[in-house]
Amino acid sequence: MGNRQAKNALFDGFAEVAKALGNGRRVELVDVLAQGERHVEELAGEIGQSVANTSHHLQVLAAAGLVTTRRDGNRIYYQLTSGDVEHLWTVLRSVASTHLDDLEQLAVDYLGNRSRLEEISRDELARRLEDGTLIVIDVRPEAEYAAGHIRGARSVPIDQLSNMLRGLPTDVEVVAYCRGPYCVFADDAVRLIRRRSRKARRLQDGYPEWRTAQHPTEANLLP
Amino acid sequence: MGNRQAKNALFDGFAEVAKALGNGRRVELVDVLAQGERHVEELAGEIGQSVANTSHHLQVLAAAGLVTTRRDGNRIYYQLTSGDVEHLWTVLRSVASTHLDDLEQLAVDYLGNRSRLEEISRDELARRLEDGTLIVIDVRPEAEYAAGHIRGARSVPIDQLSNMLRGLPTDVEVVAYCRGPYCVFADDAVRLIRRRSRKARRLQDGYPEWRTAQHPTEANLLP
DNA sequence: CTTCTCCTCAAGTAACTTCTTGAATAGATG
DNA sequence: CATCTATTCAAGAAGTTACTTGAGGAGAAG
Repeated sequence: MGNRQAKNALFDGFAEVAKALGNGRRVELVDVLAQGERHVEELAGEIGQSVANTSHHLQVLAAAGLVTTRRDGNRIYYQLTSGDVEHLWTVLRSVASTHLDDLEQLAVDYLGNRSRLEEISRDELARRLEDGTLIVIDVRPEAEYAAGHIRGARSVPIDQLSNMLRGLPTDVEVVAYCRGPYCVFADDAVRLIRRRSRKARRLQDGYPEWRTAQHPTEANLLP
Repeated sequence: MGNRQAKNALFDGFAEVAKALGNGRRVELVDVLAQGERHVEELAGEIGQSVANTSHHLQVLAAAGLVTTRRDGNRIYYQLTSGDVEHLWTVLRSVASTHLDDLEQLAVDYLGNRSRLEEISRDELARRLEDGTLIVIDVRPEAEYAAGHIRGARSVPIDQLSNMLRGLPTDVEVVAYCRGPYCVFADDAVRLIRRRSRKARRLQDGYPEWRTAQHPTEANLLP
């Protein structure tokens, strides 16, 4: 057996990256950053932590090479270093959901019962986008919509949904989407819309998966 | 923002899996287990740790759903829960090597200078296997060979290589492989063989990648 | 230059991790 | 049944991590 010390150091190096994802708040940060770049204060709000603590977590992610920064005026914007990082997160998510016994229960506790939420696949939505026979709403925070969204979608952050529904004909079908399979905004939106006796479905997964699947997107078009 | 506590718990769940890979010794265990099942004592030897400590690390991996066990007589064999886990490890490895600045140096410290080690691609090796114009040697520990190896390869653990070379014609080309891109056995083998003025190359990556690429394998055929 | 804003750093505490040692246990073997 | 063996558990020392609070610093704006 070769040089044990050097071997340990190398594998500790790989573990360094895993360790960076080894904290729920940092995983949340990666999930949010997969939607597009954000500045620290916003990120702190998203993960429900102090700015100082959020900054610290971002430093840990940066030290592992998972995020980079860009300054624009007074603000510092964080972004994922590359699509690889997003890919690592989706693989981690999928392994956890397949192999970690407790995860299903945790998901139910957070998301509630999804059995009555109908989904629409990316391919079907892509087809129906052409017809114009449905309305697509992006229920993520506005900053994420601004950073990139499904082409033709309208930004309707979840707290504005009720208002928005008032101006909508009752016979039109709505598709809601948000960050990914474990994002609760779209579920809440679909439940609310269905309670108002309209037809609503949730897009399978979320925006990053739509983008990765090379379906049409656009950015910075506020409604 | 929905239920912060439930959301935290869910993302802590994902982080649980990352945390399980957040230790160099556990990553080594996964790398070894990607070769095939092994029992605790062997695993302890591979990662250079006490049996008790190795057992503890295996419990951590098991709690995250990454490994399962099987009893055979007096021994307990650990294995990766599924190919997904191996996939997660390869993605982690690739992200680390691309994005973690220090990793290159750590790899050089462990593996040495690879610039003079010629590689052979999986596809080329698969083609040349048919001709019989080269010899393929598996320089991993014998237990890993027994658990599965490239079809037609011969088990030559690295400490037996010198002996084995004596009985070999000098004009035959040798291809050596081991566990993966960061495994040092095949490098050492190629260097040693070249010092003896024979032609030798290292297979790109290692056995798990060969198997994943659906090239021919076999098991339990000791030479 | 001064002030303001956004972000990072430092210090401190409580809770976890890793690894060691020695004892305990479950199951196989005789 | 008793014994043996491979593995796990338990307790403790040394180090690390997460989060809080308050101070510090870099750049923008006035």
